[in-house]
Amino acid sequence: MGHHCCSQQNVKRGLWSPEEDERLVRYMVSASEHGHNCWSSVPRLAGLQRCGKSCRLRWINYLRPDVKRGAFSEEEERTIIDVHRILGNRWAQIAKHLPGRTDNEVKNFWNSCIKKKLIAQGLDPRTHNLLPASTTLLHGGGGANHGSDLASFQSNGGNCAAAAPAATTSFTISSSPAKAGFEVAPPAMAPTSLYDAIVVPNPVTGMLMANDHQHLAAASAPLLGYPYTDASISDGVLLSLRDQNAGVHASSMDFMNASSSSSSMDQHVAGGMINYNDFSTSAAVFMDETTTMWATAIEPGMGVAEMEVAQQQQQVLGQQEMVLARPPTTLMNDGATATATATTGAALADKSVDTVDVSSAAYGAAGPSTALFDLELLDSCGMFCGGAGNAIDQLRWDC
DNA sequence: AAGCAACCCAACCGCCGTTTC
DNA sequence: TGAAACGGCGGTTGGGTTGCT
Repeated sequence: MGHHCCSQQNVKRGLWSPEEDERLVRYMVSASEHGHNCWSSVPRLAGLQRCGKSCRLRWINYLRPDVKRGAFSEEEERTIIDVHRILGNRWAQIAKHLPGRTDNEVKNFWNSCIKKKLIAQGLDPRTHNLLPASTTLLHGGGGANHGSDLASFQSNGGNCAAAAPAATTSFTISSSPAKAGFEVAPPAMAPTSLYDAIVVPNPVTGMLMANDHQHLAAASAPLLGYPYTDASISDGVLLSLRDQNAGVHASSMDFMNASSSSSSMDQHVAGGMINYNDFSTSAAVFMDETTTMWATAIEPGMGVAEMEVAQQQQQVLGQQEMVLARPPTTLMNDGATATATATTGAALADKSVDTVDVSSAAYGAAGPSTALFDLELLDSCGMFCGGAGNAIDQLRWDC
């Protein structure tokens, strides 16, 4: 069914003249005082030879006083990429996370700029996965760099910075625009995995947690995204690491809200694999989903004593090994640095260790505002967060 | 300076879901 | 209850601009 107004013969099309803009603005300003009820009546009331739909579009995309013009900032670009990874081409939803930007503007920016950057970096702009050619390139041969350039590019807001080859097995996620960088270096003995990271909004609160949870999300989201069926009823943010080589989840961790008092053993089904996570107050737990073995337990702000507790927990759970590459520093508070270490099943197999270092120290006050996720976004995540569905429904019910 | 191609982005088109009658 | 009207959205188009030869 078409629009009634669009079938009119005497409507003008094409670019708007300054006079038309003025008429529409004048009408909309007066209508905002008295209230305007339907767009189809706007052309007649405003004295325009346009269809109502065209007026609406012109107002929303251009004439609205709160429309933000000008080039997109790196922060905005990062947000677009992050949210697009989760939502896909839902431009209106993405635009809601960019105050003053319209869906049309975001869409155009994506098509004209971001898309090309991703393709240039060997990423499929639709899925954010590595393109086949890039996968071959990155994984071909034992000395593949595991996409470090690619990840650096992503986490650096599109400014590709060469990732320095390192002899260690650590990779770093930095959410600081100034410090942005992401390094992946293969283990010395054998290549293990290229990890994908997914940050899932808290299923209970419907948004990424304030402060460093958001920073963490912003920092880790550029690592890319896959539909991931895992969710925790906790106050934290779930970060999943996915082994791209094996095509399975390698490990997952949940950064807990430090003030949370919840403690539970949750069972999750992730991509057909059962994933048990111990979401205790004091520990964020890595779970090797390939071997269904505990890998390590790190917690925001965990001290030596807490680490010992975590180790005991692991022992209780019959786990094999816990490797701490360095003492974790404080986490989840403003200006904090998060450090976590994971020993994956693959790493265990070849006696190598992967270290995850999440830093948000220099993120600054500008970060959080754009990283808030609303219920609709959460709902979108719920499409692949099986466990989150009930929580979303409950939230809606509560609202 | 002219011609051409690539790019950008405002606007249009068509579809879908919701509301109204 | 069903059709019409409407708002909203994502995909696409085409005119203007810019850069290159």
